[in-house]
Amino acid sequence: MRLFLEQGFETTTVNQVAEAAEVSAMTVYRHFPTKEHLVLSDDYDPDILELVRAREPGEPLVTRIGRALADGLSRLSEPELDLLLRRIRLMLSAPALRARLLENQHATQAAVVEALRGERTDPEWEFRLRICADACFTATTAALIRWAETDDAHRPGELVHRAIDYLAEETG
Amino acid sequence: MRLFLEQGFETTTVNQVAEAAEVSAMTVYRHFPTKEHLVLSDDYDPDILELVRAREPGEPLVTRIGRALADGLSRLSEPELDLLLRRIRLMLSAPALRARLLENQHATQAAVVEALRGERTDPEWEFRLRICADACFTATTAALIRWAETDDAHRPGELVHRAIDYLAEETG
DNA sequence: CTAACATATGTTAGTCACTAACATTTAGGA
DNA sequence: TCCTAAATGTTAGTGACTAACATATGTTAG
Repeated sequence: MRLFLEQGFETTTVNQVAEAAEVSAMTVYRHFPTKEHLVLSDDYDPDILELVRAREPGEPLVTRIGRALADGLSRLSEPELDLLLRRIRLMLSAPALRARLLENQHATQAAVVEALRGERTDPEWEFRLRICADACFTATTAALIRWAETDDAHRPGELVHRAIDYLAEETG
Repeated sequence: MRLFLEQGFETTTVNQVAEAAEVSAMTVYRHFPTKEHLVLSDDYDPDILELVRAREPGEPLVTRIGRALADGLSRLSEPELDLLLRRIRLMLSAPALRARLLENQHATQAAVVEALRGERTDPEWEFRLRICADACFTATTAALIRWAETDDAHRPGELVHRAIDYLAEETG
């Protein structure tokens, strides 16, 4: 992270990272499958799943997933937010990272869909879940990007909250 | 496309593509910035923009963008759908392609946001536009993926239509 | 018809992410 | 202390992509 922030993601080679960590390049690849994973690996998934499960099953899906994501962000501590902010800024700076970010999102989303599938296994319900999870996750991403781009004192959780509201307002 | 479909995307080298096209590898790179662009470049953007602009300005944003996308798909001819289907199947087969697909989407989305910005330039309106465009585009992608995965006789336009409906139903 | 110029293409050599195969070290238990 | 398994290192390679320079090809002016 230090090297990437100092000299940029693309201009930093894996060898440099390896040297800085005092290991060989090969060792880096054994711990992180790609260079992008050095930035992107996190472990928010379990918390997100718990928050989604904890909400009322009767709620509309978008509300349920969206509010869970917003609450999860609101619960992060100041240093956690700092790290998140730096990671997001980095992601925005490199196309390769932006691309992988969305792949990551997809994995978390799959877990959420899995958690909400319940007994219903028909493809139509699966489809509906995917649509709603997609909308919530992209709304969250958009909110985080706005948070990272502006120097406002916005709290990310509140931005996500608002994003979900907009979705409700702009739906016929 | 032929080579990629025959032997897979990752196992086909750019050199092979160049040979098949009877040019040098360098020439390939001058026409397509990356290997992924060989599959991903399309020119649907102008049509999408026109369809979005053509709809009632009074409509909720999700309806407006979502229906425009659904209509655009409904309007494609049989051979165009065939090509689209093959491209989507290919994208689903290679992680690198999946990632870039989302980058592509982002570009089209930016154009839609641009088109709908109008006179309002405040960041809050921009934010709202992004949220809605995101939701519609990911819903479309989910619909296309479902279309490509199942061998049902579903029409993609109709699937997108239904996806947008789900979004409306699951919103509080 | 040709000279001049721009544009498209080819060639070569290089960087860097990533992989495979094998060698070496390190750590922990019998 | 020996043995085994896991972690790390080394080397050599592949393949996407870039930079620099050379060549061809087409286009317009004289």
